[in-house]
Amino acid sequence: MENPSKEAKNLKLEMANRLFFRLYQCANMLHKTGSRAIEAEGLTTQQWAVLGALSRQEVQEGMNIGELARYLMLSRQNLSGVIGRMERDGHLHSAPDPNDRRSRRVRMTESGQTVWRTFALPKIHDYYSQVLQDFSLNDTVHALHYLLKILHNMQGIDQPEHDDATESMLALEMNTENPS
Amino acid sequence: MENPSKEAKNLKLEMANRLFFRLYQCANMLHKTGSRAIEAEGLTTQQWAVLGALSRQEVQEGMNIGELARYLMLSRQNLSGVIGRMERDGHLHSAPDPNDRRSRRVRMTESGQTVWRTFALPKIHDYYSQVLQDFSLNDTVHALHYLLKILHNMQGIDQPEHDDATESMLALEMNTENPS
DNA sequence: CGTGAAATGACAATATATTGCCTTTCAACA
DNA sequence: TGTTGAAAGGCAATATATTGTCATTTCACG
Repeated sequence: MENPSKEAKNLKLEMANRLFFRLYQCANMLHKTGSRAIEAEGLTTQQWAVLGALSRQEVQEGMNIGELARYLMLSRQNLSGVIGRMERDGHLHSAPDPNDRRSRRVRMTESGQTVWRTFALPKIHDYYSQVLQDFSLNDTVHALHYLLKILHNMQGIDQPEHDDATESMLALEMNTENPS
Repeated sequence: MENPSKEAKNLKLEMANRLFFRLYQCANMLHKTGSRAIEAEGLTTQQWAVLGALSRQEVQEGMNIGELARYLMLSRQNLSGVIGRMERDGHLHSAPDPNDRRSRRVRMTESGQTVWRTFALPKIHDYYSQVLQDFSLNDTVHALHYLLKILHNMQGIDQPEHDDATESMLALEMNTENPS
């Protein structure tokens, strides 16, 4: 206690503890309130993330499960179940990849695109507005920057080898959006 | 597009979209890397959160499931399962509340306290250091502030009536730690 | 003093999430 | 060319997480 550097270390630890506790609560609330925002469409936060990933212009030919798992930072085994339920509900369609017989390319159906664009997106934008109601554009950029830093360091723990495409994408975005 | 206010709104929406995507990824990585950090003790991120809640000085007489669920922002039904598994593993003990026969007070066992203090906490502190390796104290305080704001607004969506103890606790901490 | 609303936790059904193990396929090399 | 290691994804087991429903208990109020 009489050592100032030890006291500083304890303060840092105390703030780290608060930060992680709030991040944990945020994770719980994101899934709870996010799923509620689109429950009328029969979607969940996870399915929202999958539709958001597949609706991008860059992946019009679809994605396979491994790509999607890396993009969303989930396990392939998990995504497999989510995609199965979304195929069952008619939002997705998957077909064998002609170039690689191990792989299946997953893409949105017409119905899935309609649900996403017409019904889900407006509600998601309302949800954004509510949660970020008192955020200035600057606040949003700063908050995003901190999340990117946390994510970058968590990825370092997850996969000690860091020469991967996602990693460099993250580093790029971190530089682009550095608020300082 | 030619309307400048519409363009500003699109920019805000684009940044909100990135923020929520990264928050979603952070939630996934928190559970993945956090659980891995303490898997040697047979714990998960959720059990870590429960032990952290019960190890506080303020709740030495224990907590009931409803209190714990509100504190961690999870459903009672969910906590019920987690606590059952932790009782099975000998970390927790629950006994009927003599003051309220509906309720059970949950507290840590001796073994649970040993596992928490001796084995889990050092690894959790290492985990904090790794994830926040390039965060200054100021960075940590700012990031915490943004999470608290997001959490506050998500709580407003979750429970439109806001005269609750958790709510005011959150508001207090938000004022205390306002970085501006 | 009774009555009804609210709190508390149990049970069930469903959707995420993880690791571990397995088969199939591909790619690269001796 | 054949083997071998890595990548893709399925199956199983387990742990979270939600809502919905139910029985019991408490408490506030007439």
